[in-house]
Amino acid sequence: MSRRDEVLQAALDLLDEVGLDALTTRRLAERLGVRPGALYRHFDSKRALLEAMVQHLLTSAPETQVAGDWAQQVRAVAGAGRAAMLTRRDGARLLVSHLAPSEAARAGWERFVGVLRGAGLDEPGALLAADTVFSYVNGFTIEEQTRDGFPQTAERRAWRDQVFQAGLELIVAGIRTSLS
Amino acid sequence: MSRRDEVLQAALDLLDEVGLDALTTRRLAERLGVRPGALYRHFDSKRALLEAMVQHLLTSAPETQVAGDWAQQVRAVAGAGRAAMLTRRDGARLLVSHLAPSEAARAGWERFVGVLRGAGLDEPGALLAADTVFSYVNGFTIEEQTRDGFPQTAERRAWRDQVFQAGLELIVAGIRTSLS
DNA sequence: ACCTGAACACCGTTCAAGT
DNA sequence: ACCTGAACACCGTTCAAGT
Repeated sequence: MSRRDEVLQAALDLLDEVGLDALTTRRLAERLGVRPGALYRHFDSKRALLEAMVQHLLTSAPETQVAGDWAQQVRAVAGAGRAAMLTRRDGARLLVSHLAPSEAARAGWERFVGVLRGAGLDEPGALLAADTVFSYVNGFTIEEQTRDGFPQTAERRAWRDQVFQAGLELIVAGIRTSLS
Repeated sequence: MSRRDEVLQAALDLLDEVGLDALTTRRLAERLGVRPGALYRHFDSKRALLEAMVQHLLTSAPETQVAGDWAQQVRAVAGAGRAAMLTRRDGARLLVSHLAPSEAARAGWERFVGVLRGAGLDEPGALLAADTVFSYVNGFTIEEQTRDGFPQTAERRAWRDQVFQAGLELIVAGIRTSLS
């Protein structure tokens, strides 16, 4: 494990402990037993650190299932996105504000749009459906993490998962009607 | 106009100029020709200022139309929410992070849920539909304001309005299917 | 009522110098 | 390769004192 990865790991741990607003370079340095300036050998800026944290969040997520019909794949992609955000405190906010355009992100998006095209939607329709699901997942999870504490209780999490899935079914049903 | 309102107005102007992340009490003080400490006569904290800004955003929005069937009212409420956020730079982020629970907000929510109940949804169904629309509107607009500049061009805004409405129709269609 | 002056405990970042 | 020491230009907030 490179020193860079150790810094990254400490930053992720610190995020869970204090939240995004209190995640400062100076606190991170203190946790590493090092002066603040030393961090800049490993990351060009705090922004670069945050982008690496987002990358870690997305990369360490389990592979999305590619099985099932389009509706099942929509559920899988949406659920995986939500799960990734929920692995860390303020994960949703972190993601929307510091997601750097990347090849992996673009490829995942293309694949998702492709699934919807395969279901019978035309290109604009598939883009719209993907965009709507994306907005819903982000909006739902940001709201949730802003109001709830961290970590959520298991009961709270289970309940929110149910609400999330039910809301997603509304959108899936809407997409289905636009297929005919 | 009280001095408090003048400070609030200056803060709203500054938000449009520099964005939420660069909105500091010190910059605000400088714009008012005053020392930073002077602000604390009018607002207890920066957080209180931000909450007052949110309140202003919501209050100064035009009254939502209460005419039409439930689908038209959903469109009106969602459109008004989006419009309110778009009146200021980073309005969506400001709203989700600094919306203090208020009587007015609760009443608006109740009214919205009431409309959906009137359409024939049961209580859990109406709550779910309202929650889904809310998540979508917030998610869509946060994403938009994070990526686009400020102000948007008129063309960009018109295009995003179209996409927004089309995505909302997906959700409306989904709600409709759950009515039977 | 409103503001100044001055301070306090913080930020992110740079850079020469050390090991 | 990694870190220190020291600095720079910032933050939010408090409070006695002035008008």
